Amino acid sequence: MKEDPRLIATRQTALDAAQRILMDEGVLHVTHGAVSKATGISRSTLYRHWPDARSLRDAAFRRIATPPNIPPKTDGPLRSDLRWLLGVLMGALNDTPWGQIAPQVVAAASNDEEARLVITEFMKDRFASVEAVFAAAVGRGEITADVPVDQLIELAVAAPYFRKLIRHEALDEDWLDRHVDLLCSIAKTNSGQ
Amino acid sequence: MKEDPRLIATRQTALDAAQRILMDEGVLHVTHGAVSKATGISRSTLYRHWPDARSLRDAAFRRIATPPNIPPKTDGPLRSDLRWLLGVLMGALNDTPWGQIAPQVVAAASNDEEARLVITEFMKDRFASVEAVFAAAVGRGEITADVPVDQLIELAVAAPYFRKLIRHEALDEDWLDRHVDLLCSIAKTNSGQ
DNA sequence: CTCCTATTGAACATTTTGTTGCATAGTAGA
DNA sequence: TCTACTATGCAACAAAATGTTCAATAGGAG
Repeated sequence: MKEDPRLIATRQTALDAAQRILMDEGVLHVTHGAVSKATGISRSTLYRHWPDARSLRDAAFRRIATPPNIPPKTDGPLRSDLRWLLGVLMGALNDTPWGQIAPQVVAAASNDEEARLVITEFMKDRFASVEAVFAAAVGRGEITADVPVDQLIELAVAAPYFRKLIRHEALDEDWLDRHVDLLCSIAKTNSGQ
Repeated sequence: MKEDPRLIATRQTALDAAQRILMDEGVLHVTHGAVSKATGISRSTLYRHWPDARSLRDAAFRRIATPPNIPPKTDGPLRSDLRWLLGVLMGALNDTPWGQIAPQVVAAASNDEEARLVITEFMKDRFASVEAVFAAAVGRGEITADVPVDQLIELAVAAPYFRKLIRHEALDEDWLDRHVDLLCSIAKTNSGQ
């Protein structure tokens, strides 16, 4: 049995609005009242869908934080694969709502189990894609297995997030080039010792 | 002319409470009402000190985000200096309120100029202390000047913050040892090429 | 066409958020 | 100690936000 299309429509328009509010005004302003005013959906309906403010915010988090499917590129060379993958990741931070909403999720995660789940699942996915790139490089023999891959993955992802979310510095092609260069040089010089 | 001690006392107890609320319940719950209930200070007094909710939160941010004075250690060797400095930094993230409050400041910075100032100033201070360590190593001739120091500094600080604030992974001595080892190996192998 | 269900709008109580005026009490200076 | 000053407390208040309930309506499924 299919779900009532009205339910789906309400959820979608409501969460769309919630997401926009989240970006423009911050998590503080994501309330049933604000979403109602933004969408025309009556408050009573919103309360039926999300009983309290937290579940509404969590739903908005979940909606935006589903990792996009990144087309994998692991055919080498390492520098090229890494450049491609981190370029996509950087683009998501720069040009999608995720870049603006991630900080709110990070903050909410301090005292909201659901938000914490959202962010850790998201990061697990990101890490997996970076790991695939390194694993392929090891498989090709481009780097050896004794490279500290886990640390490299963490640095690879940490840098752009730190730069964007915490320092509010630009994430541009130039920076990314240098970042990838450094990562590769670490991988190469630690390889085969 | 000295300031009225009542002003000082009120500010202090109020911000103490605000900070505790910030840690325990999140920025959402830092309100005049909550602080009043927690301290016994009347709401009208709190409103006199901080006209709106934002200035109250900003004041709490400022209070906790003043960088502690880290006793400098730049007498080498690089690994030892770095281990010491990042150990202090890691300790602050693990064992002081800053570790719990930083995420809230990060989130607020998305749409609050004051919060952004707080966090960027804080980071500028952190970066400066790491830079001093590398500069000293260059001065001693332990590494050469063509090491990409700026990138190393960013990685050095980004990793613990990312790990703690975003991934909610443990920051322990063991992890720090490996982190410092990797940083040093980058510095050494990139040195003098 | 009919049954089922989601939405709406209004009314309502409750809580939170700001504001104001005045009495009280603590502070500084003569 | 006396006086002028000012921060606080308190109560009363208006305004807005937050939840809750219910009957009427409109949309979807068979």
